[in-house]
Amino acid sequence: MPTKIKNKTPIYPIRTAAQILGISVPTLRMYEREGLIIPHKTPGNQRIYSENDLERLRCIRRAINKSKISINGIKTIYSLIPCWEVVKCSEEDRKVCNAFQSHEQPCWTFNHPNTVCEDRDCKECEVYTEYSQCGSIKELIKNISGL
Amino acid sequence: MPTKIKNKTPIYPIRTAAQILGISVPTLRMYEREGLIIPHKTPGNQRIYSENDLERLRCIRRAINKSKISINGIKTIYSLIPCWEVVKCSEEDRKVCNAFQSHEQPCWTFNHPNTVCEDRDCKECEVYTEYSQCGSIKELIKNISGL
DNA sequence: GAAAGTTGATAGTTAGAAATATCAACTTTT
DNA sequence: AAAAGTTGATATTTCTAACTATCAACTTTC
Repeated sequence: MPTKIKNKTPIYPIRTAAQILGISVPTLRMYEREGLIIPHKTPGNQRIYSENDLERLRCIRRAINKSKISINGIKTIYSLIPCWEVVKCSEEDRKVCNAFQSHEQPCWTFNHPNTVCEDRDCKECEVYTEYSQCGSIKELIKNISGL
Repeated sequence: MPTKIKNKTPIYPIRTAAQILGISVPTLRMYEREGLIIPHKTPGNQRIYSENDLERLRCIRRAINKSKISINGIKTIYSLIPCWEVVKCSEEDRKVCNAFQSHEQPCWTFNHPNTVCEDRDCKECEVYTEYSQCGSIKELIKNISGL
């Protein structure tokens, strides 16, 4: 799928991304610090954003500016994503998983020692890429209840 | 259960409730306008709060002041409660239910014409009384996924 | 039936979250 | 190797959501 690959490819350095979105560079860094987004990094630790990242950021900006949801509110909402169903982790995994317990931080802001997630890169995980996009969270909750 | 009945009994007029919580009367009215709480009313339309109402309001205040979640954030979080599983509404009900679609407002802020909820009083509904208390929402999502 | 309290509405205040500016040290580009 | 851009950190500004004050009309209390 060429389109998908294209959208996932990191191409924009931080200033370019900021200009496209109409915000400042420190704001983009703040969103990352808060765990709302995980940009790619160069070997020298510089951030690079993909089209998908921009789409995600537009969604975040709409939540903040239009829907008037605070950053901590967004984090709490992300923490409600039923990641355990998406990654199909075991009963034992759930017992020891900090993300499973949290209702303050998104799962991808945690380490996941001794779980199915421990060696996975969260920014490639479906929970992050698919289910934390605008409006998709309630749909996911509907789907898991319909199993 | 005498304790439960006691906790549900509306006893505090608005000024008393405000004093207990350390906030102003207009603030309490605002929370109601936003759909965060549904106090009982006298025949003359004056608000009366129960112990349960105060507990609920303490939870809301903690979310706002300690967790720094905005009111619109709380509303969005409430809208994610899987009410359809709690009230066990039908496929047909879900199709026509505004609450089922919304991800902005809690279900109890909607009318529910042509659904199992249409004649129910939302402030007596389990979705409102049980599952919108602090920290219980993620637990509910966990439970419905474990069915 | 008078005093005390409440109603919804509007206007005004304020605390602090969100965003920005600026910095010396580092990375990338040409 | 010089110029342009980025890093994390700290200090500062902006803006508005959250809260409060005040009102005439209504309800409750004693």
